[in-house]
Amino acid sequence: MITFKQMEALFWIAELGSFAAAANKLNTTQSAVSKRIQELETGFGIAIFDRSRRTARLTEKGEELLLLARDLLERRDRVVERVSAKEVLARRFRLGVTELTALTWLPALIDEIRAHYPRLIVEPEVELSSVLFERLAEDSIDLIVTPDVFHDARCIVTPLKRVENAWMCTPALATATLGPHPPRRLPLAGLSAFTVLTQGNLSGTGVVYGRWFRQNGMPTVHSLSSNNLVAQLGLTLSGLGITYLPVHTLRPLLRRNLLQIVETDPPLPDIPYAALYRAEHASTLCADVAAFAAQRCDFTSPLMSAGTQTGGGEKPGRALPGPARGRRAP
Amino acid sequence: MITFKQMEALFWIAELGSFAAAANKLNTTQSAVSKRIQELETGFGIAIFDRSRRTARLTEKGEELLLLARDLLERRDRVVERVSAKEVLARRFRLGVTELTALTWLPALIDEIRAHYPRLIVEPEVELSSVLFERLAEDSIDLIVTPDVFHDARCIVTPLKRVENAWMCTPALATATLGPHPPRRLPLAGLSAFTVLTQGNLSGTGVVYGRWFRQNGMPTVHSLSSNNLVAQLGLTLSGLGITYLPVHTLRPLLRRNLLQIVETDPPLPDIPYAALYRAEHASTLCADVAAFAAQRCDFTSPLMSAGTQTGGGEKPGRALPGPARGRRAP
DNA sequence: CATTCTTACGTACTGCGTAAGAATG
DNA sequence: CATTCTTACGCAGTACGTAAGAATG
Repeated sequence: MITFKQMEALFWIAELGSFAAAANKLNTTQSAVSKRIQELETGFGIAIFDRSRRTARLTEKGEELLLLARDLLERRDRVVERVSAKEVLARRFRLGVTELTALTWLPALIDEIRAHYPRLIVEPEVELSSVLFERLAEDSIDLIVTPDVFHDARCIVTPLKRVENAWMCTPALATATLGPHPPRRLPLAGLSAFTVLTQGNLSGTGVVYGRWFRQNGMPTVHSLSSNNLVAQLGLTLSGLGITYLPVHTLRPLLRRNLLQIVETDPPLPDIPYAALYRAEHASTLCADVAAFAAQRCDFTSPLMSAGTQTGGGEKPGRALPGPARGRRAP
Repeated sequence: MITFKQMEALFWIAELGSFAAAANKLNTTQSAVSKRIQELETGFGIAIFDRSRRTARLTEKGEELLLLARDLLERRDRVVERVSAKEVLARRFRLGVTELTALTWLPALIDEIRAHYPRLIVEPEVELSSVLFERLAEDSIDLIVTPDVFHDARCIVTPLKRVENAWMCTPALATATLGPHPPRRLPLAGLSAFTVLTQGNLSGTGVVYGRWFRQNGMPTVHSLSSNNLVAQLGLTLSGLGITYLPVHTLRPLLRRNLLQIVETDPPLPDIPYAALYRAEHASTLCADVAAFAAQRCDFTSPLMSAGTQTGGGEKPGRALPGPARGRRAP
């Protein structure tokens, strides 16, 4: 009597505000959607929508049913996910990462995921940590990999590697600023001799280090703030100033003397990375991906070896939302 | 992709042990059931049944899915019940009562239910309280009306009227046993002069009074025990002994001097009745029926007015499990 | 060899799409 | 009058039933 299709129709009408939009979303026609709702209404003997106006407005009973339908659909999805063989689990998986991950081991992670879940459509998104956290909180993303800055109790946190950062600039700038006989370890205050490039407090690393700077009495220096790691790197390579950058990732550039490390006293603390997903999803899928992340996490970058071209981190083409399942017009 | 029909197939196969039985239950053919399962299996990419033997055995994944399917079906039912207009809510409602209720206000209760839920198929069952409790605990009955003897925390208890009982026997027996000038109030011990008919401890009233007898030092007297109220009444009317019987119900027989009350000191306590249903069902339906019960509860009996014919309490014919919905062979 | 599930095949019916209709702002 | 939902109607594809096949105990 009652079917998932009917509930999906209800859900998407409520979500998108019109029968037409829902029909489009469900790859079917307004007519079909209308009838699914009518089936529900006659089946339950209630009015779900108030048709006195042109716009679709839920009745009170309709609102109640919507909540229940949403729950039922959600549970169905969870059942599908829990019980599906990995080889056939076809769904979107929205994976959020920060730039550093995008530049380094994101391809490896996606490979790993696709090896285990070949039908999964992985949609990576590169954003600042703060944005990723928001997206996770509002449930518009499934799993994120970011610096482990905030802890939300409703998240399951899988610790990954720690990222070792160091202050870096061009050798020329170092010599020009510190002279030919620089101290073995520069006190933090000594950094004020440089133009310091930092990351804003929208970035997890920026937040951690901003806090640390304050705790360690680092003076607020003449600094530029950027939210883009690649831009930051480019500015640094051009000799504009000094920045904290991930050591392992930039090892090739250090080797080729395009950059050099300026050791400080105290040295920068490491940034712990973690994979996070919402606890209430409690899905094997998320847990598995987190495990893959723990396994493949590696902030060394093959990209860097090829020269100063650091234009990685491009998003793969977003997969289409599945072939039309209905009998759509050709 | 995944449908309720498929899950129902799975559920009933597990429940009944074979594809054929499930098909029968679902008003369809083995073939159809088999295919519904196959759809699930290919859809999920898993094996649900182990076909190496002839008998249908669930695989591990199958067991997991069964649990999830059961939950989903249960939730669907709850949605249907919650949101359905009362006029269209068609389901079975198994109502358990004791004999006393069956003899008195059960018809009034059923009328009330049917007035509010015209499509509901009410299936009354008359059993001893202990059986009713069991049935409620094992969830094979929806709501029971019994003496309020046991309290299970998982039940929602709606108190109803209290039943006033008194010791009764034929006037002839009273005179023969107590003489022409009986005491106004017979001490409990005085009952040992009679053959005492009691109800066994499978009956709620029997349990309450058994307890009370022990507390009030009533001697274990020469007694007969019966679990059938009508039989008890018949034996009493034939002058065999003395019994506790509901005063209001038997008022007509008392008026016509077929029975008389033997007042005791102390008098029998009242028996509180209650409607009980499982808390986890939390259904409007059960709550409504309990409210109807509270409203219509009335232990006076129109049956008794017609003479000694007390052959009420017959179960109405059990309704058929709905007309075939599928396309069954004619 | 009886029972239980699967497979094959033709069919019936549900539910879909097209297109026209009604109602609203 | 454009937009939004409903209705009518014919069609298509799914899912069903029959009946035969395979496998098990």
